[in-house]
Parts: sequence; C-alpha cells; structure tokens
Amino acid sequence: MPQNSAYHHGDLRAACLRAARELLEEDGSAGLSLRAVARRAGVSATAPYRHYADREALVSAVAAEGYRELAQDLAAAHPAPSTPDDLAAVAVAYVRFALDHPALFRAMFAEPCDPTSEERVAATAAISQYVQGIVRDAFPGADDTGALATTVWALVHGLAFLHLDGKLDASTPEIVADQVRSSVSALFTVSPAIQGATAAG
Amino acid sequence: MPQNSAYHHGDLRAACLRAARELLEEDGSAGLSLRAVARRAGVSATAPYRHYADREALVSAVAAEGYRELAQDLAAAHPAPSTPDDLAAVAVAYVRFALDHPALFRAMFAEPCDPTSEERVAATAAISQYVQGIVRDAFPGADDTGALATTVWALVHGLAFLHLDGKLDASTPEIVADQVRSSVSALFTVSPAIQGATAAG
DNA sequence: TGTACATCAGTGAACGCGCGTTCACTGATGTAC
DNA sequence: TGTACATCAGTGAACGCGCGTTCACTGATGTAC
Repeated sequence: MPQNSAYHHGDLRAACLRAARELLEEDGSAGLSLRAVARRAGVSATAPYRHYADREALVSAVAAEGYRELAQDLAAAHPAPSTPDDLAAVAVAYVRFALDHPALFRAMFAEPCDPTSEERVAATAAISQYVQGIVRDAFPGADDTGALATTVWALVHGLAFLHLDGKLDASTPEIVADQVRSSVSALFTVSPAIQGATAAG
Repeated sequence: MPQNSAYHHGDLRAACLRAARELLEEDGSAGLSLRAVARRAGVSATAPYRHYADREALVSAVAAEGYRELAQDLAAAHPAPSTPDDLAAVAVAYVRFALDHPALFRAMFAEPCDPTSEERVAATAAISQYVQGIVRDAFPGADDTGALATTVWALVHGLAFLHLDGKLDASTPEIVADQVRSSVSALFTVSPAIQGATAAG
C-alpha cells in the first residue's frame, strides 16, 4: 500500500533501481552515482543508504535485474527451442536485448563480475545454464553439448558486442537479425554429429 | 636525443601513454585520470595538456595503441593463415591478448567508439579488414567470405569476453587455448561450401 | 477506541577527496644573424 | 663564435564540481495494551 506522504516514499528501493537504469542509459556507467540516483528519485542524497549498503550494491542490483530481464526476453523469443531456427530466434533476442539496453548490457558483461554479490553470480549462472539447456534440447545427440553450448553463446555474445560497438552494421533491427540468423545457421550447417542428431530427433 | 634535465622530460607523450596503460591495468578504466597519469610520469598535473587536448584524447590514444598491438600479436601468431588450424592459432592469440590486457581490451571494445577520434576509428577498421583478409585467404572459395569473416570474428570476440568475465574457465592458458581451438574447429567442421573450398585450395 | 512508545525511513549538514581544466608564469632549448 | 630572441615544454596556484559516506537528527508509521 503506497503512502501519499512525500516523507515516506513508498518504494524507494524500486525507485532507485529505476532511476539507476535511466541514468545508466542516459549517461553511461560513469553517470551512475548514488547522489544522481537520489536526485532523480526526488530524495535526499543519503536516503538510498536505507536500501543499499553502498554504490557497489546498487550497481550489482541493477546488473542482476538485467540478467533476469535478459532471461525473460530469451524465454519469450521461444519457450522451448528445438531446431536451429528456434535457436536462431533466441539468438536474435539476445542481440536485440544488448542493442536495446546498451549501457545495461555493458554493465552486466563489460565489468569484472563482483564475486561477492550472490545475486549477481546466481543470475549469470542462470543464463549460462539456460543456454546449456537450450542447446541440449535442440541437439540431444551432439557429441558434447557443453562445448557446443559454449560456442553458441560465444558467437551470439560476440555478435552482440560487435554490433554494440559499431563494428557491424546495426542501422535497422532487420539487418541485425539477418546477420545473427546467418551466423547461427553457418554454425549449424555444420558438424555431422549434430546433423545426425537433428535428423534423429 | 633525450634530455637529462628534469624540466624537459624528453618524451612525455610516450611516458603518459605508458603510465596510462599501467593505471588502466591496475585500477581499471576508472583509475585512468589525467592527474594520476601526470603523477605517475613524475610531472605536474597540467603537463600532459601539452600533449593531449583532454582526457578523452589520451584514452583514445591508449585504445588506438591497443588496436595496433593486437594486430601485431595476431600477425605474429601466424603471418599468413591458410588453413583452419592456422586460423585457430590466430584466434587463440586474440583471446590471449584480451586475457593478458583485460582493462585495455575492455577500453578498446567495451566503450562506445568515439567517432571523432580518427586514430581510433582507423585502428578498428584495420582489425576488421585484417580478419576479412585472413578468412578470404584461408577460404577463397567460400560463398560469402564477408559474412563468414563476421561470424569468425564474433565467435572469437565472444570467447574473449566470456573468458574475461569469468563466465568460462580461464584458469590456465592451455584450457583457454583448447576451448578456442575447439570452438573454431566446430565452426569449420562445417558448411559444404567451405569444405569444398578447403578441398579445392 | 485511545494512547505510549518502538521502529522505520527519511533529512540535511558536513567531511575529505580527486577530478578536469584555466591561467599566468618561467626555465630550457634552438635558431637567425 | 656569441648573442638576442622566439618558441617550446614545463610549473603551480586556483577554480568549481560532484562524489561517497558519516552522523545526529526527526517526522511518520504501526503496534501493544
């Protein structure tokens, strides 16, 4: 139940998270300061300390939220991918996420993962296992689905970063999606073991 | 001809670059301030302004140097790659570079490329063309070497970042190299067009 | 239903810090004659 | 070869800034009786 009072904010924790994400997208990671977050949430500079131990805790919370959203987006792209085409759709969603939330994506991946943040570690492990699961389901007979999953993830992750950095043409979503599909299909036009598996499955 | 005088440094421009790279590796991108660079070079806080217009100019210079070094490392790994194995050796060098210079690599790729820095833009274009050239030489008969080169680059780039972020086991150089070779070979066990090309070449 | 009180969630002043950048300056160097 | 002078490459004081964080505080809320 939200309070109308300006004094008790109601849900400052969530408001800080929202403000932090906005600042991240507007000014990049350098713009994400606790003071700026407080300012944007319309609250005194020290109020966020009620909800986050320090700046690092807030950043980790933002990153963790990003991981969860990414996982949701992937699941939404295809709930249970079982063919290379399904997998390509998930890959497109991954790259799309990076381009739609560039600063967030960088914060999630372009900084050393703070090993003391359980929330963050758990969230990245979830992504990793999710990718493993997809590849295992899509290619149950492959020689080593673990290694294959790593290859898939790396390919898609690399595409995301290269588009993000302007090293590849990212002028329209269609161009990006085509590039991603083409790269993924290049990978799965592929090894005999996998082709056998798809035929068998 | 170097001066002994403390007043005239001799080659402050280069000294700043060196100091900047050290700071980058020690404290990450946040530690790279003009003042810290000056301090490390043993010079007043404003001296670097003789050689760099502002902080951004110094950062761009560091990144550009990184691109050139990366290009050198790749060339050293194999001067003229013409087989998938040659190409894998170059890929290993790419990932090795990222792990040996983590903060530099992040600075090179994990920030939006400043489009006003010609030095930087030229350096990244050189890398891109280099990869194109390698793939073209290694697979002259492939359907679309441009698209294939993008796929290769993305795969290797993604492997670099995932290792860098601790998402993949990077505990020894051998483990990393094996992973890279295995992923690259997965890509080239591959499409009929390419296999035809290798057989023909 | 009313009241006393504990607890919670905010305030705002203050601290010390390092930063980027400007400015007028000065010491060292090199060049023209 | 010596000297006057322009230029180059530093100095150091100063500016204003935003930051993270601490502290003692106070207003609002909710609960026990």
